[in-house]
Amino acid sequence: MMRRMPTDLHSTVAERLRRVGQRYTEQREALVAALERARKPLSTLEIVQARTGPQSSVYRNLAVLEHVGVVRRVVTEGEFARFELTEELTEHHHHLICSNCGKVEDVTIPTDLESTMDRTVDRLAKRSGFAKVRHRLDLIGTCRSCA
Amino acid sequence: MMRRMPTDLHSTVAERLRRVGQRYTEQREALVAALERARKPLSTLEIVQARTGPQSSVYRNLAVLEHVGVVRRVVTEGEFARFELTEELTEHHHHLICSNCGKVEDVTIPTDLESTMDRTVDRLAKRSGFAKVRHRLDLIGTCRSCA
DNA sequence: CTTCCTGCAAAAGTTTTGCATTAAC
DNA sequence: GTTAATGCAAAACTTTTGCAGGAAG
Repeated sequence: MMRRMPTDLHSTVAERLRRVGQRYTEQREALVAALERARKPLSTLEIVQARTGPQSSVYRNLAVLEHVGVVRRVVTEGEFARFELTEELTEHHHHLICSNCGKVEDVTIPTDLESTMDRTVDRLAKRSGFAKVRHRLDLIGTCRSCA
Repeated sequence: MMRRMPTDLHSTVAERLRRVGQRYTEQREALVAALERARKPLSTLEIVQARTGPQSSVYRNLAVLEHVGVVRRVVTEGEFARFELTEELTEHHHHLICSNCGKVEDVTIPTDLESTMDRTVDRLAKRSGFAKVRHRLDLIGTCRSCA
């Protein structure tokens, strides 16, 4: 269980891109930086508004970064796609989602619950013939301002 | 913890619609029946192809049924929205999702893990000022045919 | 006879693509 | 120089809406 220092992030991303013959340009760096700053999943609109380039480039760069395992697509409730840095580059975490306004917060849960989940997930996975199964736990409710 | 008999389903839906002055038409019944038969979340395309009416009516009916708590929007990975019957009308369950081909299966997990999760979720929810928090646990991996 | 539902077609909103240009290696 | 990234505009795709006609209560 390794935690990565923030300084490592950009060189890790650069390395991953280089490995598949792609470049870590300013736009892509801005995109990764925006996701890092946010500490929560961002919508494509929010990413574009973070001055990460024109819409079409943002979509293309998200696709590339998703492909090399740097960002992952997170879907909440309806509306448009959201993206975050993958857990290898941050930490394993979960989402607390307001079903009314769509607000998303990152949360972590106690390690003992995590291990119980992991064990159970492994067992279920074997039974169903699925491989490399990870879990995704989201908490969905009503936030204070929507209550 | 109540399990509802299949026979109840349509009258329950009818009742809920009636309560808000809406009708349980043939199209809506076909839609609910399609979701019941599927035993997994269906995409809007799949629902339309299940002869539940023209696209526009399907979307409208899904909105109505979502509004009265009969169906819920489930989002998996990218692509288009998927819908399923709400857990009040079926049973609490989780999804086993193939990250490669997008296939989704319903699964249930041991009750002791469920209760551990519920307790933890309640605690986290209180701490964050969220109310009425439920959990959503998905298992994401590679299915046998994509391995 | 009033309210709701349907169906078509058109509009709106999100994401992808073509292509010429620019930048990185 | 060769390959990849950018930026614009146009296209594609999912979802929503307007409106006239039909069905349900």
